[in-house]
Amino acid sequence: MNRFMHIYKQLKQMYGAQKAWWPGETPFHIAIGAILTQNTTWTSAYKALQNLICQNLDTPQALYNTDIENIKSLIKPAGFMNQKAGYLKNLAIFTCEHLDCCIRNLKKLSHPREALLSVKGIGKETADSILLYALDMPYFVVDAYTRRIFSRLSLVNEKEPYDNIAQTFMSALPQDAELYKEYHALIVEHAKRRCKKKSPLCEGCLLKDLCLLQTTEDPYRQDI
DNA sequence: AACCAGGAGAGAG
DNA sequence: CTCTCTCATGGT
Repeated sequence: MNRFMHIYKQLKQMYGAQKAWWPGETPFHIAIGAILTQNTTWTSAYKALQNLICQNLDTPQALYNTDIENIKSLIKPAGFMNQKAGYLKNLAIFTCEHLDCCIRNLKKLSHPREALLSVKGIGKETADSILLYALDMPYFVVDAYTRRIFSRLSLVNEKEPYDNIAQTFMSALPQDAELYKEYHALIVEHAKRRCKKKSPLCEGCLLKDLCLLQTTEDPYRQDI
């Protein structure tokens, strides 16, 4: 078993299954959430998402037709309302005009990731989040936590490009969307339970990270 | 009371 | 391609 798979099992043992971790009842909710949560906490993004749902602005058509100022006022709790309102509009326009108003149709495209990245406001992490959590496609999501934790373990370089890190994970793991979902959720859970100090050399935190490498099974096994 | 959070785009060099 | 700046709100 390689290190990436081993760490996954350690995380799961420590924190348990995270199942249905990404909020949203429809694939489009999940896509909206992916934009709203950019550089903010989930609690803030969730309030904004709920506001949209309450006003029935949770479908591509509805967002397409509503005034952008209306969107701004509803998503205010998520921050960056001026740009995120535009991003949501772009997502709605793209979905209506290229996907027949259904985000699921992304699956039928030959290059779904490139298509998403062509939408202004959707970068790599957001695109992968949508592909993975809304469409169940095996794209690994790399966020700031992933970068920090795995660079502390010397398994990736802190300043490595996004796609390199994602590819490292995907090469080491089976191409399984459910596995990728759990893994990302567990990384976030692990990160949330660290101390507030930003120092990357905090002893307690480093120790916690190193727990991920240790084996709780047969201590003499050689294949990890 | 400063500082940053699960980011992304634009502009500069 | 790699920096740096900006965008806004809520929590410590």
